Amino acid sequence: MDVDDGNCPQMMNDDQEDEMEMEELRRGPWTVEEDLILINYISLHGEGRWNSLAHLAGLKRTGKSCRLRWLNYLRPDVRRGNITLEEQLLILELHSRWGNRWSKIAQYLPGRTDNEIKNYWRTQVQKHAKQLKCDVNSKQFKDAMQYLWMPRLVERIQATSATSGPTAVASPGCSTSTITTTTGGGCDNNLEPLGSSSNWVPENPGTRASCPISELTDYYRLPVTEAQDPAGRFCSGQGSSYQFEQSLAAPPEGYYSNYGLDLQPMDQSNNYQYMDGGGTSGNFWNVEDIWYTNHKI
DNA sequence: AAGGGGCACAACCGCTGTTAG
DNA sequence: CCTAACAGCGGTTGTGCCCCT
Repeated sequence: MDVDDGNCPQMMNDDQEDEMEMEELRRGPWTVEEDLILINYISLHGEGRWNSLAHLAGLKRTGKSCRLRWLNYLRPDVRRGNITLEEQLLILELHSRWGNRWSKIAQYLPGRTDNEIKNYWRTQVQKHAKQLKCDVNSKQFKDAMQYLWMPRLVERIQATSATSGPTAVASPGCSTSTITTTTGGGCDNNLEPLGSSSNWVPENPGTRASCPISELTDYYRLPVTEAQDPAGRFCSGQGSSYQFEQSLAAPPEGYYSNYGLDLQPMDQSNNYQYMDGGGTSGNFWNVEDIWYTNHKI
């Protein structure tokens, strides 16, 4: 139930009219004044009981609207700005496990909201799926994401960290990992965002989990020791029945690679176009990739 | 300079699970 | 145990901005 029905008076006096007016709910963009009211109220009384909060604060908004505004925008720990390469990689990885479980994914991206991640997915990922002329949920696209997109992100992250030092989102205390990975979106995950034994989880409950991005990047850049596919792109075992599962700390020999791609990620003169560093739009796939994806996967 | 298209993001909607009375 | 209210989630839409033609 989103909106209070309010009264339906047959005859109204002035007080009742005022009351009716009070019950009129505002919609649409929040004003600065409304933001301030909400911030001040929450700073004094805390979160919770959103419907009564909205009423007591004098906001002509639904509780849901207040909650959403607070969680997605006004909350002090909300990070704003471009999705970093590391965050992109983590989103892809986690989405391959959990699908559209945005809130769950958001728990691993400190300061990012489910709404933001959802928007990123819709604009960026679905755009690439469209470029490849396949559905985001298709195995074709998932494979392309896993074997083309994610490795390239890793390449870029590695290149970036090599030139500019540690990245903003670190992975403290992640010497080993319990993460397992399965292709094609299937997932037996050992990850729990808060309060589990996973190394992804911060020491102090109540804070958001830091993400083991450095481990992910290590994972995706392991040397190839054996057969890639004829095109030199995928590791052995690639195919409809191909599955792998291993620890991040001890990946299987020959798993990955730069996937055999002749990557020159930082060379601005080459023909590859990557997601740009700021996480904004860009033509990620090159013609060869699209051809390959459509014919081989 | 103007218009159109695409993109990013904020906000709403509807459904479901949870909780309190 | 039942029911209504609430909280949370995922899907969808609306809107403003930017870029290209």
